[in-house]
Amino acid sequence: MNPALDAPAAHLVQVAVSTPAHSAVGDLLSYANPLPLAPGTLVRVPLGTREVLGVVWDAADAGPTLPPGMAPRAIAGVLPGIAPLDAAWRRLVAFTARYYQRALGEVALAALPPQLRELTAEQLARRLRRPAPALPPLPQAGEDGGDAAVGDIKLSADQESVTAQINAHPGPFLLFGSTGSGKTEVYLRSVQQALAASPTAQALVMVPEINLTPQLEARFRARFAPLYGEGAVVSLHSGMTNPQRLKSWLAAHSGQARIVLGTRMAIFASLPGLALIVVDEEHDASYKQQEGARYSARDLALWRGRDRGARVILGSATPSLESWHASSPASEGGPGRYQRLEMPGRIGAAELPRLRLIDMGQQPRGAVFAPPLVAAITERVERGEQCLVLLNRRGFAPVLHCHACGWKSDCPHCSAHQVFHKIDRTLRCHHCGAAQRVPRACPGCGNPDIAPVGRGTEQLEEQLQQLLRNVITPERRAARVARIDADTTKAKGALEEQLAQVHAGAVDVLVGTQMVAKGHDFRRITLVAAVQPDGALFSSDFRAPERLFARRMQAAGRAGRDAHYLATQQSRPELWLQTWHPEHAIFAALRRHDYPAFAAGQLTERREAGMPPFAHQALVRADARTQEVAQAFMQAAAEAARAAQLPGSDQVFLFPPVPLAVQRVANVERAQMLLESPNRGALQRFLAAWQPLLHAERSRHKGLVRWLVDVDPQGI
DNA sequence: AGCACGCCGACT
DNA sequence: GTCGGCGTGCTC
Repeated sequence: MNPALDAPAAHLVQVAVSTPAHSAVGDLLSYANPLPLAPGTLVRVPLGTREVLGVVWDAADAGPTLPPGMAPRAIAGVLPGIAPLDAAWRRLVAFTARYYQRALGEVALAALPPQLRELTAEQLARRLRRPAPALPPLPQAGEDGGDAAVGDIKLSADQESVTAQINAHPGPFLLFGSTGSGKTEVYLRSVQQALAASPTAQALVMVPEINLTPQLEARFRARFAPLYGEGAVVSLHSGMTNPQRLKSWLAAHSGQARIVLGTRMAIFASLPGLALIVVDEEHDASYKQQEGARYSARDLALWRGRDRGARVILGSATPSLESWHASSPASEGGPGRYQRLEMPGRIGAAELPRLRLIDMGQQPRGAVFAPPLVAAITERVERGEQCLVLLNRRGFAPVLHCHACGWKSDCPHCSAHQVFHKIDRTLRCHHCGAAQRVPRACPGCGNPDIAPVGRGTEQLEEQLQQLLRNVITPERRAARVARIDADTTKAKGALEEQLAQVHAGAVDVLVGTQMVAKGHDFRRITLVAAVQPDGALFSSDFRAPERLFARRMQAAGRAGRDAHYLATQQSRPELWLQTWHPEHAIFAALRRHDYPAFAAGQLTERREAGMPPFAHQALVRADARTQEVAQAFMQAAAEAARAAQLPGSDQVFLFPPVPLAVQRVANVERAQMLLESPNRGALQRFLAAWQPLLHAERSRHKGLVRWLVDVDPQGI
């Protein structure tokens, strides 16, 4: 009799599994295995009637162990061929879960490629054995992507100096450089240096939008594939298929990929050799995840860099006020936590666009386009230059209105209007997706004369076509107007195709939403116009001015990026803004392209008002069948917190619950409650202690659909 | 979150 | 007689 064979599975192993956010089940579950397993090992474990993926976690992190009298179940198997996730990755996941108030297992499993959950051991083994499939054809680098061999590229003086400073200091860095100043080249150099320093070094480069990854990948591939091979550069974003994502993830995890490019989700890539993280357009709201664990990939990049000793470069032409403040030098009384690096000039002496402000109070009533703007567009089209007209509203008009009875095209399920899409004669709710055909007559009173109110991109396109119908380009053809927004780019590859049309010069005036203002290089565009920019001017959201400024600067950045092209043209690049409030202070700063002055003003206001970055916020949101239930839930939770004298509560201020701006979506009422504290730690302690009270409160409120905590919310 | 179990209405 | 509605409860 062999005692070793008879012995029960002797080792208790702590495993993180995807338990629901606020379930009673603990973060880590105990399983039995004949042998101890290294932390980070991927395993399949039984959970209830299912078998799920889990990550072996450090025993030291285990909270309460198995409930008394409960026998552990056995681990079903170890995922073969995948090295355990390293301690740095586990620390990142654990921090994220703690900071954003989510279950550890939920964050850990969400951070892994979805396909790992689905594949059986045999499928996975086959996947790992399979030789690397032929790579897709190299995407064409953008028009500016003339990425020759490294040595051939001459850096500007700004780029030289900034690159040298990145080498000489540990960071983190805030690279403050206007559009067209050549930030990407600085990223390329920094990555190159980081990779050259060690054969196992890896770099992570993040951009805010999926749309921006192809051109980024093209540039990085052109630069680094010759040095490290085609497999050295991989992408990670949600636009990829699950098999593609798994492939990239495995390449990063194994160290075979040296550079990972991606959107916010890439922050959780397993990168055992991580030496550098770049966060491009760091101010962009897309870095904040808006479901599940509501993490900020930018903030996690800073944490991960510090934890790992990796350099972090945040880049922006209009940094977030948080980053700007953090990088204000100690010599000026700032915190000096990040090192600020400035690249003021555009490459090749390309000029920054001039601001042309149109006072709509002085224009003919009801005009969509002020006559001087139409004249300016006409002039440029006649010279063969391109114009870009931006409006952040899809469809033809945001609402239909009956003047006889006052009926409006309200969405039956949401507290919002249904948007009129003329192109297919539909009314569509942009919140819940409900769509219907446009009624022939007013549903309220039968009046056949129902009118669109306000304008969207479809209408701008139509009006411009009308206004420019007699305009002839130098090639002696009629002016062409095209529109790019979420409606025209639904099909896969549609955006690329439409952008190619613009680049090819087949379009003279491009109408679009903010999506075309982000990152895409348009060489021949010399005029950008935002025709209805006042929306955010008097918004109740304290971040609205910051976003408005960033958007306008971004818009301006689309005009006149190409010095060579400009040199051949008569016009200098211009940004036209139509406004009813030309006296607003934001325009003075925009006119001078003076982000530092704008930021200084905003930071003064924020400091006086005790708002971020001088205070820390969290939001509790509740969705319920009625607004009363949603608010009552939070009210009760707030009272429970007060009664319990939670840790940190003396430094945390709870505002009363209020309805969201769009109060009802898809027949669910939404409310939120703001928490504010001058002390991040106090807020964290409070939230952690509050979690069980919130959870307990849930069952007492019938009609509550869901609730969640959003730490460092993006908008309030 | 899944996924069971559990107890009441219109159909092969 | 069953299929199926979603209410409640559990998962090492």
